[in-house]
Amino acid sequence: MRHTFQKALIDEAINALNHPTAEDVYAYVLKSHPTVSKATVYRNLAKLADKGIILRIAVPNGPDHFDYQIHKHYHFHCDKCHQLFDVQIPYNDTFNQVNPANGFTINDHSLTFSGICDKCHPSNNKGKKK
Amino acid sequence: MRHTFQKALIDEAINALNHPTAEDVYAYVLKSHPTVSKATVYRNLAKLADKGIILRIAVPNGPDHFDYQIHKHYHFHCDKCHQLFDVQIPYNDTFNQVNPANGFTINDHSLTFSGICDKCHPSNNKGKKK
DNA sequence: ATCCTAATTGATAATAAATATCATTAAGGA
DNA sequence: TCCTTAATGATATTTATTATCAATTAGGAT
Repeated sequence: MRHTFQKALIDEAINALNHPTAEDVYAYVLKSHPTVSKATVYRNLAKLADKGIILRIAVPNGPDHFDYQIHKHYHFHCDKCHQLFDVQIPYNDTFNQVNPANGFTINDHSLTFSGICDKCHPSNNKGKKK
Repeated sequence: MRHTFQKALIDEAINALNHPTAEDVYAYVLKSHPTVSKATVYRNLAKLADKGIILRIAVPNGPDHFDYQIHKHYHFHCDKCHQLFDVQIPYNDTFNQVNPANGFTINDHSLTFSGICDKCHPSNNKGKKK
């Protein structure tokens, strides 16, 4: 994998942003380097995810999100604003020893909680100032 | 929610098929009733999922899948053929008591294993006869 | 330092998945 | 049977992602 400044930028974006989507990364990259192509962003994210360097997180009703994989961890998905948050419970390695059926091999598992985040609670009006 | 024969058909499809995508359901419905619109399929699946009658399952690199929710359970996603399978381990209600952060409310969680299914294992040549 | 070549990129077309629009139809209570 | 409104079919549109391809460039070989 060759080193390009586009890749470095995409790396930077994933670190700077919180569980960004491909479009989030693209928007971030554009701010400093408006000539970088959207295709390059998608391509690099896909390649990094294939290599396991970053994690691709699918959510219902929305585009995939990406996250750095320093250590394996779980997520919370807000059903209202569709943001992702880290959840601080330990990664359960024993799940990967589960035998779903004969001949199946588990490589990993993902545990994602869903509900409403603090900002989206009706009782809360953060970010809802008129 | 009014009862229509289109809804009944979509119900039937979800029961007859194994974790179908919207397109799978559409294809099934078309066989017996070619006049049913794709929009109707998407609309009904979305409504059923919103009501919690069926489950919408997001997978990386693929369209959402749907599944009946007689009881809550977990899934295995084959990274190769992108099929979903049920996993027979008990649903862990205590996960829903996890506190991700102040002001967050968990409604549910999804646990999805990933790896390679029996049919897709290189050592296996089911369905790969030339 | 220069050359070479294959990986990478930018621009854009194409595809896939899902939603929106809107006139028409039909469920089901009055 | 009438009436209201949810639901539908057809289709356009939007969103998300991948494919194409000529031009560029990273980085090892010379």
